[in-house]
Amino acid sequence: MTPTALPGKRPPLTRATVLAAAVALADTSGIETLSMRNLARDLGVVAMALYKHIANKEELLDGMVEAVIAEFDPPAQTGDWAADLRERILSARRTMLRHPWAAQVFAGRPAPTPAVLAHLDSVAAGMLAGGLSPALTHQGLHMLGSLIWGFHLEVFPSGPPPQDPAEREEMMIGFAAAYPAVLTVAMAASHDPAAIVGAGCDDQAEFELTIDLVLDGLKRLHEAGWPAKSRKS
Amino acid sequence: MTPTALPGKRPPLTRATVLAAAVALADTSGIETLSMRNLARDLGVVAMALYKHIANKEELLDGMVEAVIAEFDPPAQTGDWAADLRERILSARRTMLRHPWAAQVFAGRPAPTPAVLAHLDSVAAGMLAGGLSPALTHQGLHMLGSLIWGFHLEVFPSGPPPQDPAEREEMMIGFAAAYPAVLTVAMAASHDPAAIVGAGCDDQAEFELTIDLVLDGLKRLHEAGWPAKSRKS
DNA sequence: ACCTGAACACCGTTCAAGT
DNA sequence: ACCTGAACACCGTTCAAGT
Repeated sequence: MTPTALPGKRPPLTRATVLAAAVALADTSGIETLSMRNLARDLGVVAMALYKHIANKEELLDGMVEAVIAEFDPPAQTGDWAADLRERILSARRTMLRHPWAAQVFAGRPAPTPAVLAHLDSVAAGMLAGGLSPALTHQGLHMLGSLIWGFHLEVFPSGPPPQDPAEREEMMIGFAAAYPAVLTVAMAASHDPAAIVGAGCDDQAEFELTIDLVLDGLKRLHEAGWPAKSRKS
Repeated sequence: MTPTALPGKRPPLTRATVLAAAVALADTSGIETLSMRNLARDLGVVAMALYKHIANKEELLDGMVEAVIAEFDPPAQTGDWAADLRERILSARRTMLRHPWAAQVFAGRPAPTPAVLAHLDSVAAGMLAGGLSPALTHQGLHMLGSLIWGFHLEVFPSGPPPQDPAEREEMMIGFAAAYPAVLTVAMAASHDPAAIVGAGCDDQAEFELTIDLVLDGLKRLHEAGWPAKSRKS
């Protein structure tokens, strides 16, 4: 009759167990089966119990995104930025393949979660440390983002930025402390540090550079007789 | 009292008007607002009336995908495959930007619609006509697919292919008639014509070639001092 | 032929109540 | 502190009925 060890008594829910069960449910039964009620049933609990651990379903989805990113391998640091980046991309891809719902969920989130920004910051920092200019790092992030994630990431939350300039300033300062490389790279793109929050960048020019890079690469492979001869131009 | 011209009488619904209203609703209020009931209200009708024109919501979403693709500009044919392809990609992008929900919906569809396959077939045909090998065209479609659609397309419907070999054969023949360039390209990838339906291709090798192309391009730009000097290597 | 009303089995979420 | 029951405002969809 010890109250903490009754047989059949579940351990109390935590945010982590809820997220893990959500990921497992989406992996097993598909993202369309993930409802608060189904998730609760898997946890042996009633749907309303979940709301003590996650605010709502949106936050659940954001938490699942964070859980996926946490599975990425820690980055190697060999001193070769391109080789290191290549490994990170392949690791991210392996993780995404384990969670087929992830690309769709990522695409549906209105704003990047802290883990997304932290990952982006770490990738950007690696490229900057390798000597790439902030502008080229920015361009590279856009190119790789479309190719890897399969969607176009908005770094800054969508929706209008705070009206109050003081509040905007504070937001910037917090952002700069947490994601310095992302900020460096964002500033390189807009050339106007004060207007960064919510400013965005020249997507059209970036997109055109990306397709020109891919089309040039295809032309080069074609002229080299790929796949008959060699893979490298 | 002429029964066909009573004032205030709606014209009868058609599949096309339903789809147009669905696209307009998603454009204006966001895809999360698109419910059968809201859509019906916009059309001055009750939800159940829609089911005479579209089988269910899944088919509605597929129809919206088709409507978006129908907005792509007709392809130019200048004789330069790369320039023509560039224009098609830019046109597709302009269309996708007009419908911010489209990438997310495309990513959520389990199988490509006929219009998606027809577009893909036309793009593949242009590359083949430009002299690219089927294998390189295949690789190029994978690279560009992420850029255009914003996600990784599965050409063949997911789910198990038909068990009956005769039925599989028939499916192949229909596919070959409708999408010959796609079939050419798919065969180049798998090297096993009989195993094509549901076979897939070597995604890993394709993915690695894509990231190597992008990383090589970034290195080249870096060594050329981009953006200080020139854009082209 | 085309649309409707009532009904069913689901959703996410709130609130007051239980232990 | 943590969970539950009942309830609310929604979903997609079926079926028999209306005009």
